[in-house]
Amino acid sequence: MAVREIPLTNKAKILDAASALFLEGGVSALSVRAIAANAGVSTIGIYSHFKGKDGLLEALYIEGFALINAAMKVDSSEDPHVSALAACERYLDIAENNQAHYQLIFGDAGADYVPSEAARAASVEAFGGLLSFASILLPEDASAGMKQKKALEIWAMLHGSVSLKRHSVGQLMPAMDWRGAIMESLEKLIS
Amino acid sequence: MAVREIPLTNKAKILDAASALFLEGGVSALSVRAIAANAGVSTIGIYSHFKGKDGLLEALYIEGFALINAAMKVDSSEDPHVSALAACERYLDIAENNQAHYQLIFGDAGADYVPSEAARAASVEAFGGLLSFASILLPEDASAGMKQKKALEIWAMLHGSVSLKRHSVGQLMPAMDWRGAIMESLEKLIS
DNA sequence: CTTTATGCATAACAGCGTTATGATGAGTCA
DNA sequence: TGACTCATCATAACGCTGTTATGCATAAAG
Repeated sequence: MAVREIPLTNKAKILDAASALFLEGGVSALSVRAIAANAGVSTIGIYSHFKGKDGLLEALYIEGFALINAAMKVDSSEDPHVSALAACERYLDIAENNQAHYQLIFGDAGADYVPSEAARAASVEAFGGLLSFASILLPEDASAGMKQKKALEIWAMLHGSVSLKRHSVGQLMPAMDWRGAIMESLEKLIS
Repeated sequence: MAVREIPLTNKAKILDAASALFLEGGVSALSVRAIAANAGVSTIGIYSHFKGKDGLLEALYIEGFALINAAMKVDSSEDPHVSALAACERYLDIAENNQAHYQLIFGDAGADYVPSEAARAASVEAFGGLLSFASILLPEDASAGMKQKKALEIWAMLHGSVSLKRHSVGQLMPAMDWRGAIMESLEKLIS
């Protein structure tokens, strides 16, 4: 018995095509013509359904932050130290395995995208995750300022290492166990 | 007595125009047409003298790394702790006051420039500076691997904080003394 | 049935970096 | 001195980019 497939709307086709191109080639693979060609439609749909290319980048940006947010979730019933280090490993895994998203968020690789208010809400949410992450590392009566400082500290180290490796420093130390070195530094900050 | 001025070569005009535009508007202000118009020549000179726009970006990239390198210079006759923290302050100052250069180096703001071998030599030199910086913080018999780790650690924190502030996190904590928080974290790594 | 709104393909626009074309001037050599 | 070569130059054109304009078709509302 043949099941009738619901035909994809053009909007869905465009979003699927954009995601596929993005995952394969990053932001620079996302020209409106390439997306439209891959979706089998004309470019005008990108403007009617997404208000232009930025609308697509918006969805991907929010997706990227959702990944980061998920990585930073910690379980407060676990040992704080172990839980925090595991979260850091997850963050580094995500940066490595989702490079297109990561680079979109941090303005890399030709991404001139400027996030809207709605997209900025994604960073607010991720930071909330980082704050609760920081909470488990501090005494219960720690101030909000202390939590923010700890969150910033960890995030700076995480992001700094990801970015340096990608840009100019990674190839300067080919023999270095990059992940090991960064995890050591994080351990200092976490204990 | 009128002193005869030596007329600028077109090459010099182009380089001056590019630098002025760059300092004012960053990489995205550097279109070949804008540069040529500002220099009062046609665009072809950019190709004959600099092999294209990338040649100009090359010069600016190297310049940016020279700034970083200069910041990381430490005087081994001074107190290592004080000297190191001062170098970190200088790095943060440079990142703040030379944003166009900083963003070019770290692939931001639409900079699709991929550094050539010659330009990469600039990062090698800067890293040499970071290694000697790391040396003063470690025992004299520290291995090269240890020095590299320390250098990476400090640089990750420095660069991470600069990049996070610029991208998505800076506005999440408007009340935070960003510089103070990062210097505290660096002090932990330095002691 | 008429009007309005939405979505669509296509063409055109203005910008981008780069290449092609033909002209000019300087330097070298016979 | 004349011919040849090379580098530089202005201009035009190329192929790409994101976006807007145009006209048509369809669906929904009154």
